[in-house]
Amino acid sequence: MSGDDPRAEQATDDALRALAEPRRRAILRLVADAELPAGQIAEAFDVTRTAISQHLSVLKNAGLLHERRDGTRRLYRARAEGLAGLQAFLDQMWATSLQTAARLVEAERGVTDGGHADAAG
Amino acid sequence: MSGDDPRAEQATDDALRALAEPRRRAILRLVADAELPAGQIAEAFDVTRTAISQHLSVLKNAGLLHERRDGTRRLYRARAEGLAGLQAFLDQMWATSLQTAARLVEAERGVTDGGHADAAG
DNA sequence: CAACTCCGACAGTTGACGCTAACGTTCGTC
DNA sequence: GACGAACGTTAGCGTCAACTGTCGGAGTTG
Repeated sequence: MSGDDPRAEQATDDALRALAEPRRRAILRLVADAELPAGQIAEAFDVTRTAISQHLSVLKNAGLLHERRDGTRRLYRARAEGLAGLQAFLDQMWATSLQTAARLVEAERGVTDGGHADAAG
Repeated sequence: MSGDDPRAEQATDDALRALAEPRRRAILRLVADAELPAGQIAEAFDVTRTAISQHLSVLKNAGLLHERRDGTRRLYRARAEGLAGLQAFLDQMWATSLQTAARLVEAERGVTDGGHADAAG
């Protein structure tokens, strides 16, 4: 896959930065179980509704939140699609890191045993 | 359920906050492919070695980096284990969000069609 | 021991982020 | 049309993190 896409990198950055805040993660967990209006979400925390509104904006801008209008209220729920890019990023990093670790361990063991390590640039 | 462990939450928070910075993600990608000394890592960016050193400290403190001494140099490589908690967190969120979305869609369709919703709540 | 290299630690500055308070907008009701 | 409710938006403030420059420690070399 084209892992050099700046679009995907930007999306991953947004999602990661949004998830880096504990409050936002809590909000996301809250709306992952059920659809809730902004007021009810705000009542679950000890901060003002404004702060929650901003957090909701960040999450929505990061593609992690889905908004639905219902009269004066706006219902929010988590958007699983927003986590796909992040999971792909983590998966790729995980695989590469494991491969590198195994390769380095083998190379070091080769050096320690006999010292015929190749491609030790 | 072991999902309420504050230890895991703290580890996830540290890893997430560390990965939220694009520079640190680039560093992690760099050392995911091969083991590199701090100087070589610093030369790959347009910032001072001090900044890179601090980034390395953050990554190491978050459990995402592995340090190995080699004379005056210190080789760094990515640590795949540090990403395990994060992947678990994302996986759980993903599953919950998908289930909730499907449930809500079914409920709404039931209301729209005829209104014989069987109280899936 | 002295000189050089590589690297981390400390203090200071600047930009970004989160929180609060006041206001504007949209929708529902009388 | 007027009033109230729910929510987002803007401006201001405080705080945290990233970046820079300088210094000190650890290790190799002569």
